[in-house]
Amino acid sequence: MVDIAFGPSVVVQTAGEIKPGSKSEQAYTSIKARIVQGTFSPGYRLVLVKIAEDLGFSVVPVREAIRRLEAEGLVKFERNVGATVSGIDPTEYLYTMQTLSIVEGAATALSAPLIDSAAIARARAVNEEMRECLDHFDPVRFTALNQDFHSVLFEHCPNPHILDLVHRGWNRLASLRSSTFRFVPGRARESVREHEDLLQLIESQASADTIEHAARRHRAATLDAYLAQASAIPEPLPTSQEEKR
Amino acid sequence: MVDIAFGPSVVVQTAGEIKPGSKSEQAYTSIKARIVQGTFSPGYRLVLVKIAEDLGFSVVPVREAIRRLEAEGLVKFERNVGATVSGIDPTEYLYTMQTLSIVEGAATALSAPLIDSAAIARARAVNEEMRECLDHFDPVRFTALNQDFHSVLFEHCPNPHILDLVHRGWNRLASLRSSTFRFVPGRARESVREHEDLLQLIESQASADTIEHAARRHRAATLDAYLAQASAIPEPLPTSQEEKR
DNA sequence: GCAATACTCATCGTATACGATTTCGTACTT
DNA sequence: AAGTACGAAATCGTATACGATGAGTATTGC
Repeated sequence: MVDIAFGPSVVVQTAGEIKPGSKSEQAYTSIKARIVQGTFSPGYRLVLVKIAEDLGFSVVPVREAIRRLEAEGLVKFERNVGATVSGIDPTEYLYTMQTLSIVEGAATALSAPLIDSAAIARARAVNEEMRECLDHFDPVRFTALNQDFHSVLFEHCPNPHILDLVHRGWNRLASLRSSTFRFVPGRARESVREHEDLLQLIESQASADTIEHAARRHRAATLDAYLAQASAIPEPLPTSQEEKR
Repeated sequence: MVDIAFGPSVVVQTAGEIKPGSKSEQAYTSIKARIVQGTFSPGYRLVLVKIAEDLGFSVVPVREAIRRLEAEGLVKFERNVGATVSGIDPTEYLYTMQTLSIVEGAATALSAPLIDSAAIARARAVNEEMRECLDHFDPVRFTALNQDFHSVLFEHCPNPHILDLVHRGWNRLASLRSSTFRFVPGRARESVREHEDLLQLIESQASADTIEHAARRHRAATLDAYLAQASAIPEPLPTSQEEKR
């Protein structure tokens, strides 16, 4: 596993304690972790008092935490009704993936000129790990490695806002994936190949447009694979840059 | 002025009362409005107690509101220190504009196939109003009309997440503009022309790529104009899709 | 038996109070 | 005179308590 400097709102993987911080902070990371890991799956009812006594806190910090999660789109908070983990709707998955494809594409294109050969080597190492992972397939591990791969590329992304949007997308996606939406068989292998293609584009200093398009397609292809297998969605909205060809 | 269904987090323009809602809600909209309008300019220190007694509320709803604003990037909230309106840094303006150019581009491309002739007519009417506005130039009014114009285009945007990102960008931008960053002379006139170009692209059912690129350039050009006049920024980062031509 | 109304309970919303932390000013020392 | 240490004020952080609101349930009338 490559050592990566994660952004502020990246997926929480170590549930252990790092530092106390404020209780509001703790509540935030704790609840977020459970949502992302799937302990609180979409539709789960988050009752303030229950969570509060579960964590040993009062309700006020928990409220704050939930408000923050609401702003990130992970939960829905209705007045006098309560909070529920959002994203039962299949269209949520679609929108999240579509948005993610756009911001990841932009982030990759912005980062590409700043990626040095050492970083490319590290990214390639992660991708090889993913390739090895294909045989004994573990979705959780694969997803983690996938995020590692892209995190390496985004290491020197000049625009922190874009990066933040990527991280939010990843969190939402993790929340959705852990419950309803499953990996499409065979897609993982394609993904590894596309990663290699992407690295070569970056190495060859391809135009920003080319890289952006490739990165965007990389994510969009996963969505397409899902749409192709799951006909549960009534009328699939056009994934961007799709209908023209 | 065209009647537009604004999204949930769009710039607040009428400071009047709409409905009581929760006090947390009121505090949120109230503080947000002041930030966007420039009453609280970047760097302004938001003291919980002062705001609370100013609004006649307690501190708890105010805390919540500030947390939400923090999640939107409008304020920075440090533990045991307090909240300040974010965005004094010129790079903030750059990043915000860059991000906005990306999400607006995507939103326009996604919306384009769904825009009917009636909507185009309305957008054109707004643009004509902007043209008339050029003589007796009023930045506030011009910005409002500009948002109206794009809002018409985004009316049937299929992806609410993208739309949300656009609105957040607008809010951040308003916060920044009202203080440090001024309009670049002559840019407004170009903007009106680009709007017309954009409408013609949509009418002629140009490819999604073409429309996305045009919409992105539309925003990026404003950033370029700013960078060209203000040499305050040490080394301007490349705006996406820039360096290749 | 069904529907409409009233009631109760779970849960959220906010105020107040107090403890914790930081910051700033002041005095003392070198 | 400059730096440091101490202390007080300002501000944030959280707990507790109570009021408000909506949902679910029982009850009563038809």
